[in-house]
Amino acid sequence: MSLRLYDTGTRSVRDFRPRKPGEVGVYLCGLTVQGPPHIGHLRSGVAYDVLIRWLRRSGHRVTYVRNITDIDDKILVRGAEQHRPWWSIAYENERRLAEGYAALGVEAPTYEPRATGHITQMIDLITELIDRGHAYVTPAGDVWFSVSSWAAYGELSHRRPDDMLSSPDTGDKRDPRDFGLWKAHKPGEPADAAWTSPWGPGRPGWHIECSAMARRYLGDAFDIHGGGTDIMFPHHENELAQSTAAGLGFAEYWVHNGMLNLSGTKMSKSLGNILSVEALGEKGFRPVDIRYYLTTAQYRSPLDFSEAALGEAQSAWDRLANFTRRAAEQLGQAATVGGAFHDAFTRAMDDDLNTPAAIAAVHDAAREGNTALDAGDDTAAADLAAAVRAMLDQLGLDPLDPHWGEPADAKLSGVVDALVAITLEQRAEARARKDYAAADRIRDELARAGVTVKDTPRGPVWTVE
RNA sequence: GGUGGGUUGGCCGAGUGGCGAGGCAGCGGCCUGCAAAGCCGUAUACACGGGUUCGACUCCCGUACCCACCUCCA
Repeated sequence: MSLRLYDTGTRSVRDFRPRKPGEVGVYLCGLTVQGPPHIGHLRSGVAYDVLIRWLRRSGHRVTYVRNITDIDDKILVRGAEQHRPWWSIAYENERRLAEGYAALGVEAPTYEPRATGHITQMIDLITELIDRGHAYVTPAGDVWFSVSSWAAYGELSHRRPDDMLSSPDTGDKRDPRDFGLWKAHKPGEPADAAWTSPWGPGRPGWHIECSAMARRYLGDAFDIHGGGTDIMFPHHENELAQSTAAGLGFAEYWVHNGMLNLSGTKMSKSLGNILSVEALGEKGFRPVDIRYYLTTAQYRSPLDFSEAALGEAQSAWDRLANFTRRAAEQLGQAATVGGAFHDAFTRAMDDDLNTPAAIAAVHDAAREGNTALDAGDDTAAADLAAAVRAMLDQLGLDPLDPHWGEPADAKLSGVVDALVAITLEQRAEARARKDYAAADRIRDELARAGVTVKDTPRGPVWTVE
């Protein structure tokens, strides 16, 4: 068994075979940093994080590139609106995006190139397209990709050129469907938003950025290209056309993640229906709750966000976390994360990253583990706890990972440990003489201080809220 | 209008031509001084109408509704 992936290029699930055995190149269209990220953007980050982790687990060396588009019309508009440099807006939002990824445990890519750092590579690629007759320069200094020059145009999105009306770019182009590769600097635009080129000062179009950056870091051909379904057309279609028209092999597999919807429609800034990690945090949802929630749906499915659904995810993850903590307490030591995956988990992950089924396998293991703990079967419980931790860790959801814990002050927690221990001794004495009123009073007072006490067959355990 | 995807029980969300994933919530039990946690059991389902089949939620046709893209967008 090995990974099978749904490939948009062929509209089918295919066995994943890297071009070079053991090595995988992945390019993901990151964000245009025109505004702060919302959890829809982060869904994409988590989905590909799960893919990358699984590829690595499966023994591949992965080069993972996720770009930042830090120059575009909207960023320039924001800069003008806020009377500040356009690039400061890009930087600010890039930083907030990084914080969002980090909060959800999304690992850093191998390379995270900014578009503005790769103008040279873009100019090179545009020059090749002009030389090959697939692009042309207008007197205004714009460069356009000639859609009619490339017969395969539309192969990815399955659109026939006749059905396409026009690209949004306006200007002196020969065919309304042609899209911009290079946009000449216009009066009124910031001077530092233009770069010199053979066609005069200007800036790149969105699509050429990704083609150039993918080539720079992954070579002329690579394995997987990812992004949201919303940018399959025109963005990915245009990337594919440019790169292949320039003679590059480009991507073998196209992976598209589904949208995160809110109130039935796509979460997007222009609709005002966006939610951030911070906003959800104010409502009591932890980052791990969000990551778990995003993982409970298969990455291609549209996912309808609701606080109720997120709350259910929170409860479900707590159940798994309870088991791993309980096992650690009862067995005297935390299970390692080196446990073996259960077959159902591996099969689910190999099946186009069926994370809901994979999580179901984890829940099954947790139930067995709880049963083993109840039965006092420490050997079985330890194995199951190790397996649960390992599988959750694979998904970036290990409950005992310090990443998800409260930042603890070691000195202070030592004091708390001692104080709670003394208090619980008093409660145990009260229980021993069947003075339950006193025992409950102690428990209530601890609860008010944020310490939850639970009695187990092996004595009380406590957690801090 | 074009191109894709979807419609599963109170909720979220997998999946398969014939044994009702998993979770959340509910109900009943076990355990516990109580509580919590845990375990066991349990009801409610595959949008609608046809067709194929011994048998369809699963395949085919049609209808309705929803979503995405066709404008910047993960």
